Amino acid sequence: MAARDVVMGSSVVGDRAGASNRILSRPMSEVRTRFAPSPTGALHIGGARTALFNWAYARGRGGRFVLRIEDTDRERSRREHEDAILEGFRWLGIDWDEGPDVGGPYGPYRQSERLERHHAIAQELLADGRAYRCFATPQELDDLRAAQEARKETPRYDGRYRDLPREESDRRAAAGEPFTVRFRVPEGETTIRDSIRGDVRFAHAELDDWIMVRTDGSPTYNFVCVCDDADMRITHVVRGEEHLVNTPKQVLLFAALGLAAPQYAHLPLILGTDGKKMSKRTGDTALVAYRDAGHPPEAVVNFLCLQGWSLDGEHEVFDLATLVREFDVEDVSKGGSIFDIDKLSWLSGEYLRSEPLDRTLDRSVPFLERAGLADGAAVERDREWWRLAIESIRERVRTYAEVPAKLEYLFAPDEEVPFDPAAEAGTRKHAGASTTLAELAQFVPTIPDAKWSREELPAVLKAWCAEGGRKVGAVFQPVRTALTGQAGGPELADVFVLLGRDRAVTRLRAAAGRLGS
RNA sequence: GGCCCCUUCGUCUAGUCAGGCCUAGGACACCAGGUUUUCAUCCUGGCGACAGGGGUUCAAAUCCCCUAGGGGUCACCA
Repeated sequence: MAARDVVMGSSVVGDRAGASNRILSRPMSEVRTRFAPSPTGALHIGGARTALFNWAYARGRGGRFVLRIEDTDRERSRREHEDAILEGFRWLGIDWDEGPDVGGPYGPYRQSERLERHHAIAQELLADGRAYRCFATPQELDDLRAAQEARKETPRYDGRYRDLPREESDRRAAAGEPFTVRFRVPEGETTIRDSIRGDVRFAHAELDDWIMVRTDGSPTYNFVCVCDDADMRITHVVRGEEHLVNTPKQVLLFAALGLAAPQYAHLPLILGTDGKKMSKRTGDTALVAYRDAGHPPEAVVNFLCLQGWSLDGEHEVFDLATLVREFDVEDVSKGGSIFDIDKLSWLSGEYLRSEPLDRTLDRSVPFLERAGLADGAAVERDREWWRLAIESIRERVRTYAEVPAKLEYLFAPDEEVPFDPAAEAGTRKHAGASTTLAELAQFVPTIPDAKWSREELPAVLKAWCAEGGRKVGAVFQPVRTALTGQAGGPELADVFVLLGRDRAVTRLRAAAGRLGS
C-alpha cells in the first residue's frame, strides 16, 4: 500500500506544471486530515478542539494528521504566532505527521511557500475560462455594494467582467491594468454531503464569482485552501461551522480542477456565555489563557472532547487514547455549545488530584515563582518538604494557579502571621484560647521525634486534649488560626510538620499573646 | 435583510438516523444531609429539560409540516 501511495503521490503532486490539473484519484486507503491555522494570533480554544477532532479521527483510523500554516495574509501573519500555535499542540499532547517544522511528502506546509503552485493553478483556470480577470476597482465594488444595500438587495458581485472578451482581457492585463482573478461559478446548485449535518443544498445563484487572486497577486483563502487540500491529499475536512457557507465554493473549485472533493464535516461552534461565537469579551478565547490559569492540559483536552461529543453519555473523564479509540466525526452533535468554565475547573481538579504528586509539584513551580514563594532550585533543594506541602493542599485546589495562595501562610513571619478576620473572630469566642495556645507551646517540644509526623501527630494532639480535659474543637480552631491565620485549610498535623517544631512554637506563643489581650 | 445551520435540565450531553426498553439517563453547577479537627475531598439525596403548534401512528423526544427563537455568513480576512 505504501508503494502505491508513493506512486500516486508523485503523479498527483509532483509535476503538475504541465497540462494536467485533471486528476487524479487519491489513495482512499489512507485517511488524511489537517488543521490549518492562520498565524495571526494565539491559538483559539475552538481551533484547538477542531484540531483535536481532526487528530483523533486520523489517529483512530491509522491515518495521518497534517498541520498547514495559512499565512497568506502577510500583513498579519507572524512567525512567533506559528511557534506559539505549535507549542500549544505540544502542550495538549497532539502530535502531527506532516507540518512546517517536520516537513513531509507534500510540503512545503506554509502557504506562503506554495505561491508558485497557486499561481500555476490560477493560470490554468484562467486559460481554460473557468476563471476570469476582473478589472473592477475596490472603489467601484464599494459603490456597487452601497447601491445594492440602498436598494435593500443582497450585496453581490454583478458579474460585470464575467463576459469580457478574452482578447480585451489579455490586452488590458498586458497594458498593466490591475485586476483580480475571479472564479466563474456555473449555474445550478451544489449539495454538500456533510458528515454531521447531512445534505446541505446551495443554489449557485447565491454564490458570487468570488476572488481567487487579489490585485497584488496574492491568492485568497478559498482558493489556496482547495489547492493545498488537493495537493496534500486531504481526504476529510473537519472544520468549524463558520466555514459551511464556503464549502460550495470550494467544492465547485475541486470540480473545476477535475478532482473529487474531500468528505466534509462542519463542527458546531463553541459559544461564549452570551450564546454567540466566543469572543474575547465573553471568555478567554486563547488556549494559552487556560495554561496560564493553571489548568492541567489533560483536563483541557478532556473538556474540549466534551464540547460537541460524548463518549457514552455516562463517562466524562477519559484520556486521549480513549478518544482515539471511540471518536467518530459522525457522532458529533449539531448544536453549538456554551463554554462552561465551571466544568473545566471541575475536570482540572479531577486530573490534578489523581496525577502523581511530583507532577503536581513540578507544574506548580512556575506559579510558585510568579508568586515569589520559591524558584525551581529552591524546590529542588527541599523537594521532600515541598512534596508534603503540595500533598497537604492538593484536595483544596483545582488548578496549579491556586497553589501559591494555599501555601502562602508558610512563608509569613512567625511572630505575626496575618489573621483572617473571620478566623480571629471565631477563635476569640473560645474563652481560654490564649491559655490553651500557651500550654500547647509548652507541650510541642516534648513530643518525641518518632511521633512528629503527619501520621502520628493527630493521635498525639488528641491525646493531649483528652488529658487536659480540653474539647478538641476548642483547641484545633485556635491552633489553626495561630499557625495559619486561616479558618480552614490543611490537616493541622501537616501544618505542624511543614512548619517544624520551632516555628510552630513561635507561632503558638505569638498568637497566645496577640489573642490574650 | 438574503442564504445556510441549529433547538433535550441553568450548562455540557445520552437517547433521534433503524418510533415502543424514556413516568427522558449521566455530568457540572446549585440546595440538603453524612464523614472530618476546619476547609476541601468523598458518600447519599434533592432541584431541574424533550421551544410551541399541527399532523402520521395502536404508540413520537424520536417521522412529516408550520411557527417561534438562537447562531453562522454575506470582504481584494481566514
